[in-house]
Amino acid sequence: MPANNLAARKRQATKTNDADGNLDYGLLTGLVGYQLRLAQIAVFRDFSETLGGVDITPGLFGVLVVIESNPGLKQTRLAQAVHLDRSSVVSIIDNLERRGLVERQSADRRSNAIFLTNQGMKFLRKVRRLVLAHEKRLIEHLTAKEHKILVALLQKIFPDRR
Amino acid sequence: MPANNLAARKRQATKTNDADGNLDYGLLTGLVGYQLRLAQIAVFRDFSETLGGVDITPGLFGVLVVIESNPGLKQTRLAQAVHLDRSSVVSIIDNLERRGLVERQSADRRSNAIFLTNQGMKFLRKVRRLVLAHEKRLIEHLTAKEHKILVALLQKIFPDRR
DNA sequence: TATTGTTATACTCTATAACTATA
DNA sequence: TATAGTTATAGAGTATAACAATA
Repeated sequence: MPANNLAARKRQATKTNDADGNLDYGLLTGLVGYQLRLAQIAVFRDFSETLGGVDITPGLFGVLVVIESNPGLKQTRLAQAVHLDRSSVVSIIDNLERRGLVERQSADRRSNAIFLTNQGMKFLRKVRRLVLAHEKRLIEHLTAKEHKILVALLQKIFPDRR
Repeated sequence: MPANNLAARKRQATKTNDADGNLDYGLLTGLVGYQLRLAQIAVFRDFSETLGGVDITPGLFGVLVVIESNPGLKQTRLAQAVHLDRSSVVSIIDNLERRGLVERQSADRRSNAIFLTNQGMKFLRKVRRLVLAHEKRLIEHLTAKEHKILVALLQKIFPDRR
């Protein structure tokens, strides 16, 4: 039975597909969920380009900033902050500690307080400069007002978290 | 030397960390890049909840809609559309074909035209209803006007792409 | 020669479950 | 008992490189 519709489908295909190869995105274009997805892809690509030489990702950058802004926080708290399982945070801290950017200091004997090392602070200063350049490029087609509105609207999408 | 700063850091820690455990997100709060990341996480969670029983992800949904809207498109074209490598599309189509949702029809002898099967269309109708419910929940704190503005601003972030 | 699809492979990110040592 | 961190493990998602068949 599916074969029966083939001819009809091919007709529709040539009708729907522009000569220049532009595609139809159907209802996707109007979906916030989909536009977020696309924006995220664009952001990630530009981030990688801007931060080219530096071994960092948006996620790791967020972790470093949260540690910087909350020195001594515990791993579990950090996990909540960045929406990860605490087991996932272990390898992230392992990584950052191996690179000399953060350090675990035992708080009790079962929990760790996490701090940026001096090297980590220095690293973060450099990375922050690049991230801000990246951010600037992200919003280069927005006015200051639009930028403000965009951030506010994004925050409205998930009012319970922070 | 890092140990020298420990006491100072701990003092700062108690100062910075609210008693109720609220964290400081530093400059992250104002970054479009970071807010997009958070929004994306929220979207993905709600998507999974809404689509609970159904074996689908935002990415796969996008693929199905693009195929529906452009019946007969080639795999390479599809890859460009959803910003994936053509090798990645192979396993995606393998998956969807195994489930009887799409079919490869040879166009030449080296390229495939991709179509939704009848079952795929039926599946997509069901999924689309759920995705729209999900989308509705996403924007429930936005007015219609805000919604429109948000989509427009998101599109402005990557004017070259689609 | 260039393109299409494919395979083999490997890497990143993340979660789950089970464990240990503490509190 | 409950909690913090850890380990082992597995799965999803993706890319890169090399290849065969075809244009």
